[in-house]
Amino acid sequence: MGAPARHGKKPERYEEILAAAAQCFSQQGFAATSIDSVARFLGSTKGRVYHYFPSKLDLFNAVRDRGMEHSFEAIRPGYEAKAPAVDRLALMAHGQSYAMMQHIAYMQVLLDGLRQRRYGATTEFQRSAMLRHLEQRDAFEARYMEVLRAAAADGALRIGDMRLVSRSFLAAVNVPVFWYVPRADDGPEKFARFSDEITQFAMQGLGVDWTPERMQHMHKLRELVDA
Amino acid sequence: MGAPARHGKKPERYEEILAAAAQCFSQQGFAATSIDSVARFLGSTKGRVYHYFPSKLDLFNAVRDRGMEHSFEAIRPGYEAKAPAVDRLALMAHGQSYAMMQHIAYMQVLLDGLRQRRYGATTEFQRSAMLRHLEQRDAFEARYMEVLRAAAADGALRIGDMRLVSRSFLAAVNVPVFWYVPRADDGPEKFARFSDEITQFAMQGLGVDWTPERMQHMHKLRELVDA
DNA sequence: AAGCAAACATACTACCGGGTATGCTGTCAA
DNA sequence: TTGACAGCATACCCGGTAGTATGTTTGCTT
Repeated sequence: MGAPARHGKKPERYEEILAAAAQCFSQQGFAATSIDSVARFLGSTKGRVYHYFPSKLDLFNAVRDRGMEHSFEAIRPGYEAKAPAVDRLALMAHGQSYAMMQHIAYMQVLLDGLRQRRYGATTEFQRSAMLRHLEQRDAFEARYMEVLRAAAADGALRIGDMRLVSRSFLAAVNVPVFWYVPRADDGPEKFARFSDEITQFAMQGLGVDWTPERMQHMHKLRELVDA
Repeated sequence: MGAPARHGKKPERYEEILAAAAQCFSQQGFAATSIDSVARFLGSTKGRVYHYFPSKLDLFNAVRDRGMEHSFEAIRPGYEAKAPAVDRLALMAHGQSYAMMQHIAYMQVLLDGLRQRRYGATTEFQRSAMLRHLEQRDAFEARYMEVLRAAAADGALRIGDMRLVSRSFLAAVNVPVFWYVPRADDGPEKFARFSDEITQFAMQGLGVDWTPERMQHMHKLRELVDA
């Protein structure tokens, strides 16, 4: 079942295929992407792909899972930081919008997958994979909700409809998914600049007066967490 | 070529098919939606669909165009209002987020279509339709940019990267696309409540202190424009 | 009532794409 | 050296789908 475990020798191949699939799925969507096109992207044939992944859906799920891992990893520094909830929230937002550009293909697939409503046609096994993913998504949102609630409890911000505001916040943070196209000369500086701007918008959206000083403070906090 | 014009007698059929297609495309995406499934949705067969639309792509484009029309119509009251730019902007945001829920299926298709990158495989005719749509999208964004710039000129808000901020604003306004699922008992009150919340988030994101009084004022302005 | 076209339904074709079965080649252990 | 298996490529099968060709019915005109 678990394809990756058995191929201890050549995990690079696995990664290559995963990356190629992320590219194809993100550009054309699940249905429009053929296994052949993924193989062509790699300069190989179906045989290779099917050697590492049992089916198209498994390949897609692997890409999606990878995207999820990137997401969780992106917000972890902020989530685990010992700091006021508002600052943790900003750090989470910054990390996620940054990761959004860094792993754009995986993230686009991730968002795509969420809008897929599959019913009867899918087998029970496929449904379980879908449910597992939805659970992960909920867990992810729950982390935001948790820190949001804490910030509200601190009196740092006022919130009307919790669910609605948290989703607006998340959407604002995810925004690079829609317009970001990777360039060869893109680097950490550009990502950081964009993430700053996005973080500012999102925090202000919550009603927080997010001054340049607080942004600075957040970046210092990040350095502390990294070390 | 223009299918709708020739069927002056039975435009309801045309609309039925369009609505059914919007449902299917929004739930399953372009590639995964078959003409047969659209027909089944209508309780008919392919013959009916192909009688009104020359091809699947034409049907899709028709749905997308309709979504565009809804979008332009939604922001028109705000765009054309004689009022300070900030208030016009808020009215545009409110109108669009409202329309987002009102015409959810069309809007989801609209957003989907924007992420489709088709290259070589498509014919020249199809490419032209794509380009036309991209132009419309640019024109739409341009209206927001125009009012945003005017508001900034008024000193009502400060903006860093114009393009980035306008896109964050738009994303915040489009947010219902991701989570809104229509219920039978949904009505104007619910839409308005949600739109209020979204508008508040978006305006605050720009750095505007969007008080309840200003929101009230905006609604009064809306009534004036409607009359 | 007769003719004709709109408004479909049905039957069929051609092709594409997921999945599989099979074949080929290098490598490594015994 | 010789299996044996990973790591693919190639060839093939078959279900699903866009598009078409051909009925068939309904309504409207003359």
